Amino acid sequence: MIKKAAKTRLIVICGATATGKTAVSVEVAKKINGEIISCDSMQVYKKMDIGTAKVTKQEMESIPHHLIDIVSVSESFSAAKYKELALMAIEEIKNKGKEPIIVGGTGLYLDTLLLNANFSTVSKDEDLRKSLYDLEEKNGKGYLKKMLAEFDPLMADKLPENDLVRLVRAIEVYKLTGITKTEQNKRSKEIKSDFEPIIICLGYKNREKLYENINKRVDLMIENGLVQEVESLKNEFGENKTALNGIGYKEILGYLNGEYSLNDAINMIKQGSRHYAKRQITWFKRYENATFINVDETPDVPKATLDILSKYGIL
RNA sequence: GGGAGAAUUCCCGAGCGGCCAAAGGGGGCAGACUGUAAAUCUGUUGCAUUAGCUUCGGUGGUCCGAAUCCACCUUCUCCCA
Repeated sequence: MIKKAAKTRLIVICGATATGKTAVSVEVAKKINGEIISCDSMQVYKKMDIGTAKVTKQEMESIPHHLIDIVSVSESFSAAKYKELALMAIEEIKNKGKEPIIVGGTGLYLDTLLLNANFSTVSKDEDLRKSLYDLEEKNGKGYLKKMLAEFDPLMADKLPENDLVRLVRAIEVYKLTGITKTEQNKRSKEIKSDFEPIIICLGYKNREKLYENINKRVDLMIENGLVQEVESLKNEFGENKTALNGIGYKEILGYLNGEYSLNDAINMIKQGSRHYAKRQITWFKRYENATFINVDETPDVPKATLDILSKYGIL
């Protein structure tokens, strides 16, 4: 296969939670002299191991993994930060003459690399955000949407009045930079990516099987001590950190606070994980030039993955 | 054994004579997504997809007309024994 030489090829293994990305990626890395760059918004946090199903030392089989355990729960992280660090890691691995492999399920972070999303230069402004939320609260539903419409009608039009997260960010960007969110997005899209990704997406043909798998995995997390993990994070960092908003963490926190039983918490985690997987599937479906592997009907997934890679001239 | 009540669409749960294929929530399905993303938000959900057809435990009634009223049957819950 002939590639455009101008772009750098980049191997990506993505897929919903519980599809076996970790194991496959390690196998592949061993075969192609690769190193793994995680693309997971929760595994970046230290001490969040069980609930994020983080790769263990043994599972790594001495394949280097990047962007795991890089920030404390007390720090804030972002897609923009991820992009920056991932680019550095890619560079570093390439310089060693090895093959970087992006592995993970956080769609936004992936896009950040693959589309070269160029985020607004402004980071979040907590005070501004809080005051905007207060305004909506005081003046009623739709207030922020109307406010945004005054200077960025295009964006306001796209966002439902309930999508406060995006409404607030759109207003924030404008207030802090004088540039409209619409304009900001447009500029970002004009910059093309330097990468030519080879995307392999793992999934299940049979959705029920995926869901069963997720359920089992949650039970295993509990057996492995999720409750204790959350408890110690709570003691160390308090419970209002963004990181502890992750699935498995927020539910256990509720249980620890006596809001409901452990069993209820477990069911909530399963439910939340299934919903999450569904969202991931929706996201990855958009990757039109990705190759999809149905894990539940492929006997040897690592081999199937390598076969695909060899078609692209790797190996 | 006697008494009171309940059975609604995948689940929970409104409806209590027409405006009901039936509120609302959950779940399912589908979608969005550019510095919180494991977050946040949207649509859809009896079948046929026009007309129309079949639903509200079962059977039979009343009525122009019933998920809603009556009778009996079945199952369940609660109370007194």
